[in-house]
Amino acid sequence: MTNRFVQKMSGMVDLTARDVAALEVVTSRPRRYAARKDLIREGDETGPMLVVLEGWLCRYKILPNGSRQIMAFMMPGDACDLHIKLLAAMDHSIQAVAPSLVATVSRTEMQSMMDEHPNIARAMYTAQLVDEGIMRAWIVSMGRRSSAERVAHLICELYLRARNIGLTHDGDFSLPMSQVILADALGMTPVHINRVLKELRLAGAMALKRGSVTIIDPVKLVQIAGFDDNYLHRRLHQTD
Amino acid sequence: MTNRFVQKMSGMVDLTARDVAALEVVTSRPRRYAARKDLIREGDETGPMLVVLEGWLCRYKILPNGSRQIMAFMMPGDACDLHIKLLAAMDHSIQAVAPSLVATVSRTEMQSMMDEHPNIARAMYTAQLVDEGIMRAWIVSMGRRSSAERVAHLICELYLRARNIGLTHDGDFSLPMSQVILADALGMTPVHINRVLKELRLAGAMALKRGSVTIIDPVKLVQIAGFDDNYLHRRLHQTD
DNA sequence: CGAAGGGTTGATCAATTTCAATCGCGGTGG
DNA sequence: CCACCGCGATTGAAATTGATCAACCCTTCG
Repeated sequence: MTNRFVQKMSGMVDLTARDVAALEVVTSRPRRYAARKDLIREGDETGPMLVVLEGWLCRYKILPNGSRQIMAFMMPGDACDLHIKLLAAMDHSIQAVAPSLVATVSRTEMQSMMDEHPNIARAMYTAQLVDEGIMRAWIVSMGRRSSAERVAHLICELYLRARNIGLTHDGDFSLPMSQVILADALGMTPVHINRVLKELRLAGAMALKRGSVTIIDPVKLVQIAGFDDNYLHRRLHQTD
Repeated sequence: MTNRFVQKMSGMVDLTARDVAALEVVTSRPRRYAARKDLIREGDETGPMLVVLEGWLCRYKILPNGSRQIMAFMMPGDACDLHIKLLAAMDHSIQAVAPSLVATVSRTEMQSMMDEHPNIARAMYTAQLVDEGIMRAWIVSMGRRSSAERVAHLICELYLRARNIGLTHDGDFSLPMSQVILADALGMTPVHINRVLKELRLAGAMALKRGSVTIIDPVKLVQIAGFDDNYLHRRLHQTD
């Protein structure tokens, strides 16, 4: 079984065999979580860094009025909260969207790995910058895109991220995401998501079935979304 | 003149006199920028780290249809793009909202300062985590808050951030922000912002005049916003 | 079999945008 | 000095988007 963390990191920088071995050691004791299981809740003390090996997680927050907003999806290979121990308490929760396999890496483990493996440190910082770019793109989507554009844009993002780690097959990829989750991520109601999905399906752009997404016409989808992949930074700076 | 960068950093960790001196050296050659001046544009090569000493900056992006979305405000003491050099090109622009004084710190300067001053490194990482928390809060606002809540929430955030660095006087603080800027930040139209501001003014919560904000009734404003300041992480983890 | 979670649809309601017009102020050229 | 210009603020009316309310269906699962 491929280690997606290694795969993602090595897509960003050149890793030596020793680097790869270190990454493998540090993710060698993962734990399984069922879908809908919270890994950490708002208000909890900050803990170790999480590395997703299989499945999907999300960051989310529940508002006083009961509505939920998802702020990020984490897919295999993604790590979260590199320096999180510097803060006292979590300001949001993290939940498994699908059944997931997640390794935890303590701060000291992480620190010593990054001290000994500058390539890994560089890759981690790069990954964090890309994640920030993704957050900014979400802000742009929520602020200035229509509902259909938002849905299309998110699917484009998730598709490219999935493709980077080899989770896609032609236009298809497995995305165990309900319409409710999509609504919580995009700040819309499930009812409206449903109508938008219908519209995108009828337009021949994409279709979401239980557990998987099919991109019918990539060009059309990208065009609807106004998607420009430069914020995912597939091209990075060469070594200093 | 107080160095706001030093002030902000020392609010996060205990700094020695040597740490403070290093921060002062590194920000000793700032440059002035007029309001509306772009410091860096989308597509540009990534450059040095920026440190705001006076004024206000924003990160923004223009969409193909011409609309603009602001993704963050930077105020005195804020630094941006710690590891930015790892990426090839900027995925957004940075502009001065008001006349500003900004220092640039090259990556090597930054690196050696952080190597020699672990306190500073810790403070930088903490600041970055807080900035990420702010971005997540924006996503929540845009997704799940009504327009009045959004405006109130942003003002609460900016007020607290301004207060942290001593820029407030009672309920007042200087905020050279037009209604158009507010609209671009909150994903609304200027017309609607205008109506919401009127509503908040009539409700006796806050008032925005050319160049400054008055918080008339803090309790009411916080309550309208559903504001909870824990995401700004005023309380941090004690040293390891 | 019954309940729960997801998905789908129609009708109506509310929030926000769009369009259009007006006002005031500060700066500038004549 | 003053008319004029441009930007920002303000307001009303109409149009549009998306939310809400209310059913109903289907599949899965205990």
